[in-house]
Amino acid sequence: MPLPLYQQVKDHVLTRIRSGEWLPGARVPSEHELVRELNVSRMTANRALRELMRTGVLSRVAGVGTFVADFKAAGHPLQIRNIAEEIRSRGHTHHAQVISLQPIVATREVSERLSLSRDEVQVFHSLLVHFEQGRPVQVEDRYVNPTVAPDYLQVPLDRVTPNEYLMEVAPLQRVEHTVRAVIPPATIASRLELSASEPALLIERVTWSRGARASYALLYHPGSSFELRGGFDA
Amino acid sequence: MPLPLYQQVKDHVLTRIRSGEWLPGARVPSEHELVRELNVSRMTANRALRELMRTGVLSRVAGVGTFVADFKAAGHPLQIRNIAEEIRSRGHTHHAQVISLQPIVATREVSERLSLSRDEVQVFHSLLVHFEQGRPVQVEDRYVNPTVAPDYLQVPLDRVTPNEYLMEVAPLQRVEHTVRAVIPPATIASRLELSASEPALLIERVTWSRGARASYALLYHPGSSFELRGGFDA
DNA sequence: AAGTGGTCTAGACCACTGT
DNA sequence: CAGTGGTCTAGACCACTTT
Repeated sequence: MPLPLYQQVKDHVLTRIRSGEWLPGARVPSEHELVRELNVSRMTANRALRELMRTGVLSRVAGVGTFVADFKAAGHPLQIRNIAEEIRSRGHTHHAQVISLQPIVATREVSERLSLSRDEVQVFHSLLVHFEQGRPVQVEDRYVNPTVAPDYLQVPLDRVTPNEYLMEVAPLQRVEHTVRAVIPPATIASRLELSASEPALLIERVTWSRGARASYALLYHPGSSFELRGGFDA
Repeated sequence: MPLPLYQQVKDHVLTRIRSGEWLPGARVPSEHELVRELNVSRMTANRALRELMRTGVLSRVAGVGTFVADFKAAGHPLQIRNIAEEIRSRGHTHHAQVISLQPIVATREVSERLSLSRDEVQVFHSLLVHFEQGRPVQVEDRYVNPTVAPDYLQVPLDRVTPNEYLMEVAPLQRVEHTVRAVIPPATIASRLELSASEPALLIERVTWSRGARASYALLYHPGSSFELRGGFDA
């Protein structure tokens, strides 16, 4: 089952933009041209270009044409990066403690987040604590789709973070996160050296790779000492 | 020149969600039903519903139907500058309550955030509560640089949000955010209808305009029902 | 079997910009 | 004028879930 046609058209355009073949400001083929070049209907070409405009990749002017947008609003407003890299970029030491790494039977919650059918109930689970300058800054509770990373249980997670490993074996295609303020469960709180009723910042993250959901992670940070930063320049 | 048909269909749906006629979880007319009821083609109905799904207003399941999305599927306050617009785009009602609007003498903290020299100690302060479907979703504690917006105290903030006004008089140049989990001060907690020790998500935001710092805002959201969402597609 | 959303086509009319 | 994007239609086929 191939990708939808409009998605193939989007990929066709994105590939040429990413390769540098079409630079910002360059003209993109018109809908009629795409119809001829790719053998799709105009509605399909229109949907592809319209969606790329909506996400800021292209800019269109009726009566004129379609153009590669300038990259200014590039950065994701909510920058959530690899924690190890982020800590090191601040000039601090990072180390990780592996609490557990094993196959488990997925709970319904996990199964839903990873969109697993009822038979593929086995997933890989890892629980890590990340330290910055010796202080705990993140508890990482992660569920990995075995189909995407079959060798996950053999990875030395104290040396290579789950994120780094997954990025290597499975090209990152899509990320979704939600951020909330919560009072963490006691088991998590103690790992973060938080007293009861101290809040934590919880980042829930789902990643996609090769069209499938690759992993689901719950990232807990002490509310008092952890900040998420973002912003942009116009 | 009437609105495009697909936009009219979107409005038709949004109106019924806003009025409470269609509650979260309720079934929305199928594409075929909209075709019959509104005399549009199925592609037009499809586009309307698809776009409402992308913005999180509806959720669709192939083979089953289209439904009003759950209430708390919150938006992207880090990406969008205007909470009122954000709430309305989800098909919900917004209103704001102005608690206070007056000049104050800047504390050292505020003065630092706005990079004011020692003589410019006077700043404008506003305190608002934003409501979504009648429930408080944000307490906005804002400090405005009088040099940038000298008429701020005359603005009807219940009709025009501070953000909307500032965007109008002072072109937005730069934004910086930090996000933390906190236990809010009691005065804030009560405005959000939170009990003691319930966590809140605190967004601190500084904006720049014409090279100067324009405003400093503390945005508190209930941790239990508010989510920050982000992500990207590769 | 009937209904749903997901996609796709081959046309069409329009307002607009550039030459 | 020919070209562009913006919209719209009336069909169509498919995979899927519900009855």
